[in-house]
Order: sequence, then C-alpha cells, then structure tokens
Amino acid sequence: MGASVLYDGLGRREIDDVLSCFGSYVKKYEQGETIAVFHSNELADRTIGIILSGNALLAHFDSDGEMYYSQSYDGEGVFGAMFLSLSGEDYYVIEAKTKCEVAFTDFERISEFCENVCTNHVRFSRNIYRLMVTQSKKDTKRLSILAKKTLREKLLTYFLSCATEAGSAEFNINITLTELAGYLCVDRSAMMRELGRMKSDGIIESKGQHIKLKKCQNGF
Amino acid sequence: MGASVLYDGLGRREIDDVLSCFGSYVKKYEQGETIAVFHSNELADRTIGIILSGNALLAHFDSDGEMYYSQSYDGEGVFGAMFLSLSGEDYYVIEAKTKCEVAFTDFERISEFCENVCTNHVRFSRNIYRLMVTQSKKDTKRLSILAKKTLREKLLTYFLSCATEAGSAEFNINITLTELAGYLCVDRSAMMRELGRMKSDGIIESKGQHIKLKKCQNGF
DNA sequence: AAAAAACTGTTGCAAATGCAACAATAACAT
DNA sequence: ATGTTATTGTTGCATTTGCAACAGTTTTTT
Repeated sequence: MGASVLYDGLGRREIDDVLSCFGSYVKKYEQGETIAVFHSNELADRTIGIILSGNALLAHFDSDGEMYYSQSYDGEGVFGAMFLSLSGEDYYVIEAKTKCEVAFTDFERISEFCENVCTNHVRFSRNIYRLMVTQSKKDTKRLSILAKKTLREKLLTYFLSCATEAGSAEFNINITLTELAGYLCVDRSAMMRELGRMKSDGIIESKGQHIKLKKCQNGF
Repeated sequence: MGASVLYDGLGRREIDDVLSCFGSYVKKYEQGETIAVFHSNELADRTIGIILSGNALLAHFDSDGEMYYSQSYDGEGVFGAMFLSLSGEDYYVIEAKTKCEVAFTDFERISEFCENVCTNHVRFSRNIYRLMVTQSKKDTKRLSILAKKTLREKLLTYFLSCATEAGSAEFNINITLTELAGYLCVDRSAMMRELGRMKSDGIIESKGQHIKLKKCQNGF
C-alpha cells in the first residue's frame, strides 16, 4: 500500500473537523452496496464523494449492460459526476467493495476560504487536489496502455509499470487475470493465449499472477 | 469554443499579478517548438506548466518512436510530470501548435495561502483546479471509448458524444479523420473501411468530417 | 500557376483477436 | 469433508483489424 494521500498531515479527527465545517455529511456503506450511479440524464452537479475508508470501485456500463472496469479506490478516493463524461446510454456505478465511509461535499467548497482560516482546511484541500492528481495519473497510465495496438504491447506496458513499481523484474500483479483482462479491455482467453506465446518466445515467465520479465525489458 | 475555465472571473492582468506573486515565470514559444519533454529518467517534480494562450499538444511516444495522440490544450491548459505515469522508455512531449505563452509554477504554491490573501489568488487556484477536472474528464471520455472492443463501437461512442455536444445528430468532427484514427488508437484504413460498412448498414451518413447519425442512436 | 504535402478513400492479405465452449485447478462456504 | 463457485488454462473458428500499397482529392507552399 502506498502512503495515504488524503491523510497526509491530517488524522481522521482533523478531517472530520474540516468536513463538519463544510457542512458535509458522512455516510456508511456495507460491502456490495451501491454508493452512487451516474448517467447522462442526471443534472450536472459539483457534488463530490470523498472515500474516507474502505475500498470502492467505479464500474462503467454500456447500453447492453456490458461492464467495464474503470477505477478502484483503495482506502481513499474522490469521485463525482464532474469527473465523468456522460453521454449516450453509458452509465457509471460506484460500488462498495468493502465497508466504506464516504463524505459528500460541494467541490467548490474545498477551494473557498472559511472565516476561521485554519491550517487543517488548507491541508485538507491540498490533499484532495493531490488525490485528484493521483487518480488522473492512473487514467493517463491506463490510456498509455490501451493506446497500444497489440495485446502483447498492452501486457508488456502493464508489466513494465508493475516492475518499475516493485523495483524488480519479478512481481505479482495484485489483481486476478480475469480482472487484468478487464483492465486491458481485451478478451480473457485471447490474453491467456498471448501470455502463452510470450512465455514460449522467452520474454516472460509466468504462473498465475506471478510474472517475471526476462532480458532486455528496459533494464529489468 | 467553450468558455474559458482559466479566465473565469479573471482577466489576463489579474492572472499575471497572481503569477508574479508566485514568483512564476512566463515563457513564449513559437509554433512547432517543444515546450517540455517528460521521460521516466526524470526526477519527479511538482512543477506545472500553465498554458495562458495558444494551442499545444501532448504527444506520447513509445520506445520505437511511434507517436500516440494524448491531449490537446486549446487556449488554456495545465500539464506536468505529476500528471503522467512514466515508466519504461515511453515519453511525452508537449509541443506548441501555435504561438504559446506558458507559465511555470510549483503545484503546491497554488494551494498555499499567501500573506496578502487576495481574491484573485483564490479565483486563480479555483480555476486551475477546475481546469484539471476538465482535462481529467477528457481522459475519462477517451477511456470510455478505448474500452470498447470493436472499431464500430468506438466510432459510435465517439460520434454519440459529438452529437450530444452539438445538440444534433448531424455534426462535423473538428479533427481530421487521420487524427480521429489516432485518437481512437486504430489503423486509419481499418477505420475508413468500418465507416464504409456503417454507411452501407445505414446507421450513419458521412462525407469527410461531416457525420450524420441515423435512427435509434440514443434519441439522435 | 505549379509543385509539394497532407488528407481521404480503397483493396488484398496475413495476423491478431473475440467468442464460445470446455477442462482443470484453486478458493470458499456449508 | 464436500459441494459450490471463481479463477486459470486451452482450443477451434469466424471475424476484425493492422499493415502495405496505391490512387484521387484537397490544402498549403513556393
């Protein structure tokens, strides 16, 4: 787990203080519950949800009900209609993967000054913005992967970024292979086949979620 | 053109004031000049570039020098290493499409309070954050398109969002078909072929960059 | 006005991928 | 321990797509 962005310089108590100063309300969700749904009919609003604890998932559905993986929030996260491009019949669902606590606030409120200018407010907004950057970085990363034309390139780009993160050519992907296929937006069986080819071509070793990059993969 | 996010409630003069209060410097670029390059060797830093005028393009290159379209900044924009996921040999280049003025500042500076708490500072930072949201929304949109498995679905999702924006089933895409293929990450000739099929299947009419969605495409 | 460059449009072919269906294994629940 | 469910792994087949190559058109430059 990476260090928390949201709680950097702030404890839960301080965050609750800032939130109550905003007039924000905190809601609890059980595992599997739907936290929010966003579809194109909805009015554009600037309410954001801040995940204070627990893990949640942003899933994207098209008109056929086909599901696409979109983003996962682990222990922290911000979401809202303002971050999504809503048109057509596609819609997005935020679902609790575990018990969750979520605060709802108006986005504009974050950057406003309050009467009693407090350091915690400044820290909190800084952290929210950093969190937004973190999440947008995840999108950039996924875009750089989906931009690749072949399955092999997609896998290699993904693996390389895992290796960089792990600091080693040998690592475990932290998701199931089924989920990986969803993340890469490819057919799972086609992905398995390509993994097999990469193994027989000697560029990786793999067994389930354990991967080892072999030779010439950018220093790894 | 959508109304400016960066200049909402602020003129150029006010923005210059805030920037000079930040100790930020503004640099001018001629058409075609490289504004910045980001690759994985680079140290992580929190410097952001703010495009104050002119159009620029974020291009993504892989180790083979293959170019991918990434994001375009028209009249305004924020960019920086902190928004990019850098690993492997892929790198990103920001290039001036027209004459540009770009301010460079430390990201943290934006959310700090300055001694002389000024409304312009608050407006400026609010605008920067809104701009970040606007840009991240573009990524979400593109992800929702690239997530689709077939070329036809990619095209339809893109067209549908154009139609929503234009408020009409008939519209011009504002980019060349060559650029569209780049945006969709598909082969141009394959895209032309699929456009042809969609025409003969009677679901669209198209001539160059002019598109008309026919029947049952979500109300359009 | 002529030449060059960029964009649009088309086709054949080989390769990659999605889809369906199924078997084997691992994880989980009763 | 046993049944159930999720995940991993494999294969055949039809389809889609990328790639290469080229021709016609439009735009830009000289």
